[in-house]
Amino acid sequence: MREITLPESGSKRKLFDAAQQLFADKGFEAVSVRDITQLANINVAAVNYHFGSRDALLGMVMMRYLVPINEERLARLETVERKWSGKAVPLEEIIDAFVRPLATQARKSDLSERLFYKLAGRIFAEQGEGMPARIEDQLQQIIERFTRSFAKALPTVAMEELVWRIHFLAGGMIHLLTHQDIIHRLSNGASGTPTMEATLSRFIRYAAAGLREGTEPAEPAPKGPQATFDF
Amino acid sequence: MREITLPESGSKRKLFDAAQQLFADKGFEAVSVRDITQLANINVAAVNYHFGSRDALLGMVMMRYLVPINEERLARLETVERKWSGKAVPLEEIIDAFVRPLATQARKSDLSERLFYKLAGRIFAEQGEGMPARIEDQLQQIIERFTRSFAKALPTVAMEELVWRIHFLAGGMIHLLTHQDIIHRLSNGASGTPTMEATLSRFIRYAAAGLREGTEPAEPAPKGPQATFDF
DNA sequence: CGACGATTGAATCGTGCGTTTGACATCGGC
DNA sequence: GCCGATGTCAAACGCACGATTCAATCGTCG
Repeated sequence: MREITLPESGSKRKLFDAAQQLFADKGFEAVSVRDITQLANINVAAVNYHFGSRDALLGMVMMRYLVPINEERLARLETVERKWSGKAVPLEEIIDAFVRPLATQARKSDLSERLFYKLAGRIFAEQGEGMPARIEDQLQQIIERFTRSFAKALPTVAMEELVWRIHFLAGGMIHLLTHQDIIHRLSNGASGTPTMEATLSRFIRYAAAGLREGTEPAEPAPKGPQATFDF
Repeated sequence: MREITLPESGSKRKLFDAAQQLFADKGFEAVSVRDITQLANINVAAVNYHFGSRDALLGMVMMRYLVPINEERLARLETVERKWSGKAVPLEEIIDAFVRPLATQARKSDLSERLFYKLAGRIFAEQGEGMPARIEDQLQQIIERFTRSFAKALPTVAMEELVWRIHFLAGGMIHLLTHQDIIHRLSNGASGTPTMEATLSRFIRYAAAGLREGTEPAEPAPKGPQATFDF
């Protein structure tokens, strides 16, 4: 797991700060080296001097945020699993370990919360579309680890079903990160302006219910139209 | 609602076909006019001659798929609401009206199913990031209409809560569309290779449970960690 | 001070982009 | 048989991009 170290000041740091800000705001493709150097008030050549290439800088920005988020996810997951030592971990706590690090890392970062979430969302959203290998490795590792934990918590859900449900969960989280601001406009403000903490709690509850669907003996069988389920 | 008409053959049609294929496969930003004309084996100038600009062609491709999907969504929603005439519509049927048109329109389109879903996913995913106004209008209209219907079906869920849950639902659907192929690699094949119909049914069930969370009197109260819910 | 590696700066490279131009072909209607 | 409308084509335009060059400057240590 590559360490990302940065000087506390100097033009390299200024470039990195400008880059992460712009990447978060406009998207990875939409930001040019000249945009970055202009915002940082530094000569164009500096990006290639300090980082080697635009792509290397981009990869560095991604790892800078992806790594701590994923480390905290794994740490939290191990904490709750240890807490329930062998017994089935409540779904909500697994999902919490998956999404809560977004909020805690956002507070730690030097980006504004809004930009941090956008940046994180973009990183997760663009998985598999020509991303560097080490970015994809990060995600693969996390998915595997959490899938194992979910499988233990939901022993009656078929693996194939579970994989898809985790996929739906991830999609909801990514959409939440990337489109947090848009939902306001689209809902005419009916979404309110909750903190991310509150929204994550909503999300955990929603996703837990979806993952758990069909495993509660008390629950009446829902009837979808042409929906045929295989368990 | 703008009509999108195309000749059945000729270079204009060839360009459009090449464009939609490439946009679906590589993404809207990653495809150049030269890529399109090269695939269609037609001179570069033809794009601007027939469509006015690259952006106009892009908008045409988007509307071409967005409009029929949304029309079918609204038609299906009205059908189920009429069927239940005033009574509460089962959640699953509303969600079905929202997602099922993707599969039916995919079958009608001249794109391969895989590319159709990718294209649709990209259109929905990039909402609000500098999209043309008439694309955003399309989505706003759909969201409003379905939110009203969901609100009737879930009278005990607070509006603010509901808006977020619909947001989570949309995110899951978009992720499903855009990353359908990636999930295979990430899950080491544990996802199987179900048809989109089957996956949509899974999704409906997952999303319905999430939307309904907290409204089933039989359901035991879930306990999340620092999760504080406001109802 | 002087030397030397690290850093900066202006200018420039080659490339690919969306778009435009103007010459040329095709063809139905008077 | 000519005309204008409709397409097609090679070529070029102006621009922005990532990257590179090379001289100038800085900071530090002998």
